[in-house]
Order: sequence, then structure tokens, then C-alpha cells
Amino acid sequence: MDLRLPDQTVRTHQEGATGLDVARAIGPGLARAAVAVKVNGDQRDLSRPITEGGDFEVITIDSDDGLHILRHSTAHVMAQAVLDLFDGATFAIGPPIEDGFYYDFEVSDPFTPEDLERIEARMAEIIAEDQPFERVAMSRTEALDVFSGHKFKVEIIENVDPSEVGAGDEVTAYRNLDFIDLCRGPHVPTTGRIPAFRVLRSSGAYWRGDQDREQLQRIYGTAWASKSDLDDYLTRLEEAAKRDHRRLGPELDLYSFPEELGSGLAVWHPKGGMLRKIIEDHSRALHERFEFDFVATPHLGKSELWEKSGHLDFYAENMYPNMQFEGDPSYHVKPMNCPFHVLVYKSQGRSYRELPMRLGELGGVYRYEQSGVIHGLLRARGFTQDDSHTFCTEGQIQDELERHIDFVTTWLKDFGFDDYQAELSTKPEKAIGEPERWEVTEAALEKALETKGVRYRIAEGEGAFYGPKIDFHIKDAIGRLWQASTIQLDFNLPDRFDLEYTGSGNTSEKPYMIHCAKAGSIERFAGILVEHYAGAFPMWLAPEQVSVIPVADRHDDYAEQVKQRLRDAGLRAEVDLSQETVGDKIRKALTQKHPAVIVVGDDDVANGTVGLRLYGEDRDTRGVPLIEATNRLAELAQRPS
RNA sequence: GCCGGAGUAGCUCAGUGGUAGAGCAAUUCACUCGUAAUGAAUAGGCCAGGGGUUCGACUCCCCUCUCCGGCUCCA
Repeated sequence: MDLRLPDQTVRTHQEGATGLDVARAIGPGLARAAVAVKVNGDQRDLSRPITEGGDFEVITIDSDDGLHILRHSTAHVMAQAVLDLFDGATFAIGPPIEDGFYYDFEVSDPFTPEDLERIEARMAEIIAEDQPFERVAMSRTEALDVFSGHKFKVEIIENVDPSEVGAGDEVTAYRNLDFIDLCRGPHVPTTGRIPAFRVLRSSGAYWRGDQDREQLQRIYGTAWASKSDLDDYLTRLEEAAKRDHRRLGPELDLYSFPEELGSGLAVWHPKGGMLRKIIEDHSRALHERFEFDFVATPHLGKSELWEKSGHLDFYAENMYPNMQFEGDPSYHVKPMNCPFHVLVYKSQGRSYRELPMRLGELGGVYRYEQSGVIHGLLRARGFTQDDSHTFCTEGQIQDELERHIDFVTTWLKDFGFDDYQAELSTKPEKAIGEPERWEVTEAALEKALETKGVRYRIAEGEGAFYGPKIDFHIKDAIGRLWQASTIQLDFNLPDRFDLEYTGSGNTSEKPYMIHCAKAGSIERFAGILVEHYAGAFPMWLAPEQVSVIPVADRHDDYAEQVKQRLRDAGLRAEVDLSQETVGDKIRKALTQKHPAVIVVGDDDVANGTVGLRLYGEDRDTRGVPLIEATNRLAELAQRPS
């Protein structure tokens, strides 16, 4: 048969050639690295006979597909090890995931760290034994028999969609030695082809992700094409841990989470307060530039208001309970600002001439997040939204959306997030509003994204029940994605609050409403910034920009003068007057990641100069005239826009 | 909320039933120093909180709070 590739044709020697033959034929050198082949886009095992012709591709272990296969195979080995070691254990599913894999088990006792070590050791043995993975095809009835002792497998077999499997009633499994697992494959040829793996951690997980079903024990692991890839990955994990904003924040004296205060609530220290101020100032500046008006609303509102807005119906579990004095109406702390901005709109009759009306506020909100989901500043119970609500006519939607996209992308770029992607979420199953409204607004959102040249993908059915939306995911310095900005259409609140405006023909019209948060939450955004920059902020964001270090006491006065000059130039400068050595003070400034360090000694006093060192440069420049240093730093501290 | 792990000085951590220890930080004194830790001394703890077992609890048991890793959730 002929093996056709885009740039070559390869002929095999015999009918019934296997994947391995294909790999050899395509590239003799590739055969050793091959873990599977693709036939017309379908992944196949190396051992499977290939009877038909078509497009062939060798999958090597270091490719994305190869890693997927490797990790899936390693998951099998993990299940094999667990079933070996734990009597009565049964297994559920074990898919590859980004950077690794997991497998879910039901066992009598949760795994301990020692268990994980034993499992890892047993896996290493299985790998050393180089057991072949053998594909077994069987009927569904046979499969039910083979897996009769394993209830989750039985459930899977019973639910297999024949059309999905493609082979009618056939299901496949993979066997190595006496271990067999339900699996579509393919796998690496033998367990010995797993070059590097690690068992990482275990945790609870629900069967089929359903809170009401069995709680299983999940073990996470990772596998890589080489030992050095594994080491790189483990180093990446450490690097990520070092950037953790929950650790860096207190270390840099930005904020803390006092136990006495309550879970999910932070206090901001002076430096963190400065960081917030910088972020908030920039938020206000951009709101002004994009022609938003500022409003201010309280933290509480009558429960009646939340009933009208619908929050008490559909958001109650995230709201703090009502509070009430005897004889007074009941109040709720606000989880969102929207109803308040609606009240501003409603405070008088509106004309089409006033629209679009863009109302912005840095609004503090409180949401009762489940105790298990709180994550530092990234998921907190109290936070400040840089929130805005735009009321406009149908004809203004397009322009407004484009303006909001400009706003959001300017905002993200200013903070150094050049790499972001948008997600357009469309009508979910449970939704309100006429279908035409959805169609029109989804099209408007899509057109706005295209006009503005924003890379986006469509998240089908992921919209809020009240309208479609665009979420922006930003990529940080080590490649992680974070959800930040959001632009959402809302058909709900204008209805619930009977919003209207008088049109040009003296008709009563209903306005459209656009929710938009640029940072999402100031706290969360600050947390992401800490992780993105690993605490070493660009100069304009740094709470403390310049540390001035006198070499000896006799230079203190000059250091004060230098500080004053820097401050006059708008820089945030402090003098380190502590009775320490120069080396110690520099070390402190650098561990606090101050962008600039200035050292002044005898020569500087005599010549009106300074020694200048910028963060990230391990050399200093001496004898820089003060005026030059000031100008240079002031330049570096410029706001991006 | 669920499963598991953890909580000892401001921080990082020792301490396996007999009323607690180190390093860093802090304070004081000396040193006055040119690019990542000068030296000495001092002070600092209701061992997360509450209850129980015990002659005796940081240590064992129960409850609560807080944190960590996941799951679920995330208008």
C-alpha cells in the first residue's frame, strides 16, 4: 500500500503493516521516538495493523499529541499501581490535562503523603518492567463482564455513545500485564517509554463533577518527554510559587489578611495603599478620557431594591444576609453596583439627547464566597469594582461597544498586559429576552471585536442569562491566563426597573445597558500585577520608586536634598537613615524590589552627583549629576498613557 | 459547602505527655561604612480559640476559626 505524505510517498512492504512499520517507513530515525501514528487524522497505536491508505503522520513523544498520549499512559500506570497497592480500590477516570494528568479513585481511606510515595515507587517499578500496552477490542457485553467489579467503569460502559466510539457496539480497553482499563487509546508501546514522571498531590473530587455523587480521591501527576523537561516544569512550579501574591504581598508590605478580620478580607498597608491609589488614579483618568461620568453610591441598600433587581432571587447565596433594626426596613450589603447606577439613571426623566449616559464608580462590594474558594486577592469576599454602566439607545450600541473595547484594551496595555484574548459568550440555555435581541447584540459584539482587531473566540452558551458578554483574559509573564475585564449587555435590569427615555418622536423608549469592569476588581487586578511582575513593578506602578542611601551620617543632609529634588520631580523617594552599612541598605532596597537606588557619599556631596542603580541591573553608575539622574528617573516613571 | 493537609515569637521553622528553642526581623549600644547581610546585648510566646482526657497537655480526643491543595461554585 502507499503511504502518502504532503511531500513524499512511502511504500510499505506488506499488507497489514502496523503503525510501527509506518513509522519506520516514513522515517527510519523517527521509529524510535514514535509513540503513535496518525492515519487520516486519527490517532492509532503503533501495534495496530493499518489496512487502509491515507495521510500518515508519526507522533513523537515530544509533540503535543505525543505528550497527551504519554500522560494518558502514565495515568494508566498510576491506576495500575493504586489497584496493586490498595485492596478494594476502584477507579473512575484518568485523563491527561495541561502539564500532566490525574486519576480518580474510590478507596476506603484518603491517600496520605506516604501513600503517594509508595504509589510513585510502584509506578517506577511498572515502568522499569517495560510492560507492553495491548489494545483489546470487545463487545459492550464482554466489557461489562470484564469490569464487573468496578462500578464507575460499568457506568461509563453503559453510557458509551456508540456513534461517538464509531464502531457500533465495540468498546476498547488497554491491557498491560494483569491490569486492564477502558480506553480509546492510543498509548505508548510499552511502559518503558515513559521517560520522566512525578506524582504531585492528591485531593477530593466528585464523581462526574457532581456535588451530590460519590466523593473520590484524585491523584495528580505529571509526565514529560525527558528528565530535563520534567525538571524545567518543576522549576516553573517553584517560580510560580515565588510569584504568589499571597506570599509577595505581605513580604513587600503591601497588604495582609488578618485572621481577626475574617476570611477573604484584606487590609492594605501604606505601600499597598499607594499601589491601589496609582491603579485607581489611572482608572479615573481613563474613565475621564473615555468620557464617563463619576457617581458615588453607598454600601447598603434596602432589601426591597435587591428584590426588584432580582438579586435576592438569583444571587442570594452570594449575598450577606439582611440586617434590620426593629421597625426599620431590612437592608443588604451590596454585591454589585448595578441597581444603584440604575437609580441614578431613574432619578429624573431622560431624553434621547442625554444618551449615551456612562456612569462609573469604584464601588466596594461584598459577596459571600464559599469558604473553600477564597484565594487571596484573586477571590475575596470584599473588593472594589471599577464598575461602569452605560445607558444607550439601540442605535448607539455599536459605537459604545467599540468605545468600551478601546477603553479596556488601553487599560490592559497600560499595565503591561499586551497579550490578552477575548471571549465572546453567547446566549445560554436559560436566558431572558427576545431571541432577536440576542442575535442583534451578539452580532454587534462580534462586529465591535472585529473592527477593533481583537483576537477572540466564541464561548457558545456561556453568556449571562441577561445578555451576551465579552470577557478579557490576560496572559501574565509566565503564561498563565487570568480573567480581568468584562463588557456585558443587559436586557434584564432595564426591564425590571422600567427604564425609559423619551425618543425624538416623543415616544417612550427602553434604553440598553452595558456593564463594564476594566480591572474587574482593583484588589484582584493588583494581585495579578504582583504575580505578573513578581513584585518588581514598572516604575510608574512602584509604591516606592527611589531609595536614597547615604554612605555615612555626614551625608544625611545631602541625601535629604536629593530626596527633595526627586520629590519635586514627582518621584516617590525615601531616604534610608537606618544605622546600617551601605551594603545592608542596598540589600533591603533590592529585596523590596525598589526600582531605583541612589547612593550618595563624599564625592557626590562635593560634586552634586549621585550613584544610581536600577533594579535588574547589577551594576551601579557613579558620579551621575543629580539633575541628570532626576530627569532620567522621571522619564522612567512616566505613565504609559 | 465537600475531601485531605496544616496552624509554635512579626517572618521561616525545630520541639512525640513533665509548664518552649534557633535564624531573620525588632529594640539598645558600639561601628560611619561606596553597591545584596558590621558586631554585641536585650526584649519578644495563653504553642490559633474553646472544651475534654490526664497528677500533669504544644503534644492525645472533640468543636470552632484561619490558611494550603483540589472538587463544586464563580452575575
